[in-house]
Amino acid sequence: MTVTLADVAARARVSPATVSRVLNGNYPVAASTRERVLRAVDDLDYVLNGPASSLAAATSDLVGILVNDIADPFFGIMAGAAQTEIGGPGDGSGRAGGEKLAVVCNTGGSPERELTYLTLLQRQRAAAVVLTGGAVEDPVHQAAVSAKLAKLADAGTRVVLCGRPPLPDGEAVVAALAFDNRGGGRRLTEHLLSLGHRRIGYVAGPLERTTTRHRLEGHRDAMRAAGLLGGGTGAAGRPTDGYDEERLTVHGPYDRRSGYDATLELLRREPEVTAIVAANDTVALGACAAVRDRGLRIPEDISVAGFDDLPFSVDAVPALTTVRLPLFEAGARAGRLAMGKETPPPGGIATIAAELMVRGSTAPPRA
Amino acid sequence: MTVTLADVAARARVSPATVSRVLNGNYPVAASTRERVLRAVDDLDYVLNGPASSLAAATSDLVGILVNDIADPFFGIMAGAAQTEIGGPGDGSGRAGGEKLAVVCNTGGSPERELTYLTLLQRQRAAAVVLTGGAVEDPVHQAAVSAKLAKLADAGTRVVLCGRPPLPDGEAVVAALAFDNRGGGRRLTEHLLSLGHRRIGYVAGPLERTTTRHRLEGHRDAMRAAGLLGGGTGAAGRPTDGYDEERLTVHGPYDRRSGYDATLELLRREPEVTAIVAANDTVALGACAAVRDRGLRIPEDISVAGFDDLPFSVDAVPALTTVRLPLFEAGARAGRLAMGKETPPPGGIATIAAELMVRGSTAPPRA
DNA sequence: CTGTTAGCGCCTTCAA
DNA sequence: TTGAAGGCGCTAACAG
Repeated sequence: MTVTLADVAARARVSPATVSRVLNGNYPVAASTRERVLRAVDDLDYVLNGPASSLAAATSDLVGILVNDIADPFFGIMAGAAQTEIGGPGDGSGRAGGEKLAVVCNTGGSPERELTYLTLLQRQRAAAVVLTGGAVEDPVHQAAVSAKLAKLADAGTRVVLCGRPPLPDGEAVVAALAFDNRGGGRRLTEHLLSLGHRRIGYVAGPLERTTTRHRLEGHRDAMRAAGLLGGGTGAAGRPTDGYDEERLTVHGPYDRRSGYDATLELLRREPEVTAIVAANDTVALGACAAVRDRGLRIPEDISVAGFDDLPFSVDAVPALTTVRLPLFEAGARAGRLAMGKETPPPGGIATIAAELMVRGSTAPPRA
Repeated sequence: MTVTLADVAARARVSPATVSRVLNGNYPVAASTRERVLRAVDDLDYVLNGPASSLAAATSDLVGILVNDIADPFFGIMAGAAQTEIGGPGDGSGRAGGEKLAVVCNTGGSPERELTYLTLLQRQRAAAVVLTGGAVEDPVHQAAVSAKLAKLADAGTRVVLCGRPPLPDGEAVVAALAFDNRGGGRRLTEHLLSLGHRRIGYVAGPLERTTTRHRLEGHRDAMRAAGLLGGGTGAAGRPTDGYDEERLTVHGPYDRRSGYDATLELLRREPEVTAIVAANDTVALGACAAVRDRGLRIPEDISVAGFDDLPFSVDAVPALTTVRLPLFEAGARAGRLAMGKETPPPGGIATIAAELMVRGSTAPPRA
């Protein structure tokens, strides 16, 4: 019923080995023979048996791209860019030669699902894995992920991190491309401070996420440098949490709803707030809605800022002040690194700059 | 080096077949034996060899979800929902039992890549394939896709269409869930007409896409019913294109840039336009920006409407009048159908209703 | 309930 | 440049 390599070989009057060789293009084959084989392939409408081939070769053409939320363009842009580099242009024949199957896996931000996907990819003997976006900081989970990645690397899978901080023991990883979330967060808040804001509310992402923590730390660095935070140092050498620090920060998921609710909460806690910094642009959109629903104007009454500079941010009204992350470029680079098409940065680690984008949603506070 | 089933069997003092049975859970195994095997698996940190297993079983646990644009939440929402239904909740152990590997493939709207992905999935002996979003109407490509899907179905792959019209010969497909784009488009324009609009510009999607065509047809149906279009019939029985019809329609990709540019063009062609209907919400956002940049107010000077009701649409200023598509529900249902967890609709075809959402971006035209 | 026995379809030395 | 042969690791009948 189903056509096999042997059928093609028979029709082309060559041995199965020869057919395999022309299909994989790894060995020299006479042009005339190759021609004949290719014709037989087309005639028979032959499609390689992936599992059989992967079993024999001990490697597959599957490349996994893990994302935290596939409905969020933040991840979609990176994943799409990576896929473009990995999948190659395709030859338009639909014949699918030696191409990789670049594939995105949605963890939904769940550590369990992340591990499950890694195991599934390991099981498939994936050629490469790209992990995008912030990591969960639970030590148990981090250890599990590290161990899993080590095993993957051990089995020949190339592992690349994109928009995620390097592993403690980075040996397992081809490269880690980390966004400068901290620097971006700091510059954003510095911008607000320079406009004259002093009471700034912060709508943070979920707890225990590297992205959340780094952006928040950048914000607090700036606040502290301006003398607006209790700058004391606690027992473990970590800054003590000042009163305002806690009171002016609300955590929640990276979605608009969270931005809306958290902003209402901030406004309740501290009506004198003159600016709201959101964990990302989507959250900022929700924050804007909340501000407006409270009868306040942006930026006259309250400034609002986001992070990421997603495509829609420039269309917000007023256009959103935010921090641009080169998502597409980073994703593409991660894809190339995963394919070995690009040499890894020194030490396997690169920090990707974040650029402040000042637009209409921020302005000096009212006098 | 790498642990195999035989190693586990040896350690558990059973035959390889028994190990296979407990891992797949398809055959009865004594509880004590199972226990022993599972312990051996954990001790050895064994991971099933997917390719070998797929080869022997002639089927894999891979499920492909094809999307036109992974950076567009329209697809992300559907794909995420489908993945949730397919991947199952996971057991939290990261051990990855009999779970499916739900995976999304980004065609970028390219017919070639769509075919390539289908071939790759066929090569992997995918358990199921879900095709989301509008199809390209080129007959050659459609025939190629149909043929490919027939072959997939033939090999036991379950094929489901989600947000895509049924195939001409629907035999290959488990189920087709089609959005009522035409009805939604019609009702949206009827809403505008009822407000008193007469000169309505239309920013359409790319040519040759079913989604584009159906939405546009709905719009024109409404216009024609209102006597606003040359309702003549041409040689081939197709409606002749009236002057306004052509002049008030501009095609472009489904992105904000296209909405921006097309709206400027429409405003140039016909300054008397009082409403703009966009192909989708993203395009509508660009349209809003263009309208404002021209110094016009929404909705006082010009009404703007979108399609899809993506999450950000309610946060636009003013909130976007649009047509809601139950993307999450549709994606989840497609996922269930792909897994055989839900019985297909009668005839394998279901039309999913589109709901008009009237919000602040539309109002009566100026007197 | 469990072991034995054949392959699944392909890649890859090794020879020719 | 090509053919022959063995085995990749697992599953699926059959027996028992």
